[in-house]
Amino acid sequence: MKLKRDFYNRDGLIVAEELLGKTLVHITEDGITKGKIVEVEAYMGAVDKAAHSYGNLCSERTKIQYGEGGYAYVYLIYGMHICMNIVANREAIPEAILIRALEPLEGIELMKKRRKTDNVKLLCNGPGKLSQAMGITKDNYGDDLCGEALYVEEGIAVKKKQILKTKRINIDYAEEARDYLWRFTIKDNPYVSK
DNA sequence: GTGAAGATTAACT
DNA sequence: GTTAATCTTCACA
Repeated sequence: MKLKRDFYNRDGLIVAEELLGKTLVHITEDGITKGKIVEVEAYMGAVDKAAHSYGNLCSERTKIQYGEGGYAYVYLIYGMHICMNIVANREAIPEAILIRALEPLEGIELMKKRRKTDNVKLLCNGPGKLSQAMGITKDNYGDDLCGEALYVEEGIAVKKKQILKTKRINIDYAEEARDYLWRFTIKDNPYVSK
């Protein structure tokens, strides 16, 4: 069951938490890949110094966040890695959820081929890695997650007790925003990044 | 047009 | 724990 627009048109922190346990699906010419979302981070543009859209900055890169929720925000980081985000909330509110780790479910052989490794635990345990394993590129920027090729479907229910809230990673430059508990993970899942 | 920095990863010591 | 790889995006001139 594919998630509808209503799911994404809510507060970014709610969307982030509820995305845990859902399944990310990407259908390409090479085949289908699916992964359970086990780790995410929320980036809340208006108040978040770590966000690209901090202070409601609207640029060529961030403008997709100003539309309604349910679109893909994809960007290149450090010149060599792709990160995939899901835009949340309504028009004019720039919020995005960074997908940090997946548990591979389908198309594992295809993921191994793309990642050039046979270790399943290393296929998707980081933002750059899962993008490579899922075949996501800059061309997916702005893709509609209510469309046919790239979307999120209903997964297993995650109990509140299984959700861990921690500080985000690799944003030391963001001053007080470093301490916000906006990283959500599924407790004890072996596929969460290190 | 030029320059600095980064929501990471893998390979080091 | 530290560092190189590597290039788009953004700010400023």
